[in-house]
Parts: sequence; C-alpha cells; structure tokens
Amino acid sequence: MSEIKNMKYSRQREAILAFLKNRKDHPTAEVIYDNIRQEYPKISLGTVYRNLSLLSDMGIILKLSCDDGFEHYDGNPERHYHFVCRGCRAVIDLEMDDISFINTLAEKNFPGQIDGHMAYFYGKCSRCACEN
Amino acid sequence: MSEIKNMKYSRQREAILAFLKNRKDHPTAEVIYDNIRQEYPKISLGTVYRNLSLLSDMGIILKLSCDDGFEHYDGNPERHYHFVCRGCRAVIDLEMDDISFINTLAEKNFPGQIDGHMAYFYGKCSRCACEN
DNA sequence: TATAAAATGATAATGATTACTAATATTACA
DNA sequence: TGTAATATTAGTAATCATTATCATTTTATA
Repeated sequence: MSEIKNMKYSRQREAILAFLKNRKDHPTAEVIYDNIRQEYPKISLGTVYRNLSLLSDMGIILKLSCDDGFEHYDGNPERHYHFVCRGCRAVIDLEMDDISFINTLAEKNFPGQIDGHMAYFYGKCSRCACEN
Repeated sequence: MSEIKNMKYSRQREAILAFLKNRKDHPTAEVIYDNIRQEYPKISLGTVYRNLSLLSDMGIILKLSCDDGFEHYDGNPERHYHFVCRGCRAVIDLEMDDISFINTLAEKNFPGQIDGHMAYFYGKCSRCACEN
C-alpha cells in the first residue's frame, strides 16, 4: 500500500505518539487533536491525520475500526484484544490469553492463506452493567 | 439505539433483502444500489441506505466494518466469520467451527459482561496468493 | 373509497478524512 | 556554521460515504 519513505523527525509526530502511548483508552483523531493542541496550539488537524496514517502504516500504532463511525488509535501495536461497550461505546483493552490458534481453525476449510485476525468483544462494561 | 417501529411493506426493501440473500459476497451500499436499479430504475440511493440501516437494526442482515472505508452488508445474520483479502479486499464467508468459547476466555479477567464478539481473519485469498 | 401512517425519490446537508500549497523545519554535507 | 535538498507543517479547500429533509406516493385498515 505505502512505500517506505525517508522520514525526518517532527516534534508534532513525536507528541502524537507520546500521547497515544500514555493513554489506556483509544482516542479518535479529534480527541488526539484537542489534546495535542494544548502543547502545540497551532497544530493542524491534517497533521494529526497524516501522522496517524504514517504511524499505523509503519505498524507503530494500531488503527481500530469498531463500527461507531470513527477510527480509533491504539499506541500499543502488540497483539491484544479489545472490548467495545454497547452502553458508553468505550474501547477497552482486554487482558486475555493468546487465541492465535483460531487462525488454524479458520484456515481448515479455506483455500487461501490466513496470517492474522482482528477480534472485538461486545457487551457492557462494569459501569454500564450496573446502570440497568 | 432504535425504537421498534410499525413497518409497512415496501417492494424496494423486499428487493434489497432478496438481492442480499442471493449474494455470496458482501456488497457495499453503492453496489446494491447499482444492482437494484436494474429492477427499479428510479430507486434512490437514500432508500437503499435507509433500508439497509433498518434491516441491520432489526438483525435481519449484518453490517460489516472491515476497514476499507465502506460498510459491507451481509444477508446472512447467523453467527459466522469473515475473511478479508489483503490483496483484492474481497470479504468472504468462512466455514469454520463455532468459537464462541473465546467469550469465556475474554471474560476471565474482565469486570464487565461480554455477550458477543466479531472476528475478521486476514490474509490472501487463493487467487491473490498465487499472484506473487 | 377515505384516512392515517410509512416509505419513497430527489436533493441538500453533514462531517470525517484527504488533498493541496506556500511557508517552515530538519538533515546532510561542504 | 552556512547552505542546499527535502520532509513536514499550518491552513484551507475538496472529497465522498452517509444522513437528513420534504413533498409526493404506497400501504394498511376500516
């Protein structure tokens, strides 16, 4: 999809990455923009999007499509799974065992090659579960 | 999210549903529109979107977010899994055993309730795997 | 049929994301 | 250090999938 490019350092990119690494949740571009703006008031939304695309193309961060109309970004590129709350729409990391073996199950009756998967779990987070 | 509504029959909705049920792939709204137009030349794209939303809210069809910028629609609401080709971006049904037990694994260290999951498998379909 | 409610077609609006461009920052090297 | 080459940025306009609007048409029912 994207070529390998000669990259130069950029303070804005560094700030975006640092912000993402420090967050436990998985903010949208807009939320990232609003936060980075406190340190770099003149940063442009386009810069945020451009760097998020760059970083996720390079595999340094993850882009999550969890079906709420927004892309979410995750500073942890390691294999892990996510929970999406049907109540508050929060996207939360799950601490669960590796389930990579489901790739083998999926490949069983499939003529192509399977090299990865993405799994989202749905339900109510502890806070939303109490409410009704 | 959406209220239960009194629905009236509509030929357009029926055609959209029939079209989806007859497809093995998982077309986008645009593709559905182009096809239904052969039978109903005056159908509007808004009608297609409106009915797709209605049907998926009712659980009669599935809406798939597979991260290519388009929503895909699946006429089969039964539990099953999908493969997304990294080459041609096709979205294909997988015939694989039930893996609902991963919900239990996910719930192990999680304080909330998990009632479902969505899993997408990635790789190269048989055709794209041959090409390189 | 007449009436009420839902659905449609046509079109405008929305809004997340991408593209464009002149100005600025970073890097390599003399 | 300067300077040239190039990546990056801020600001803004454009894109385009999806939604909303609304007058007209269909459907359901008595």
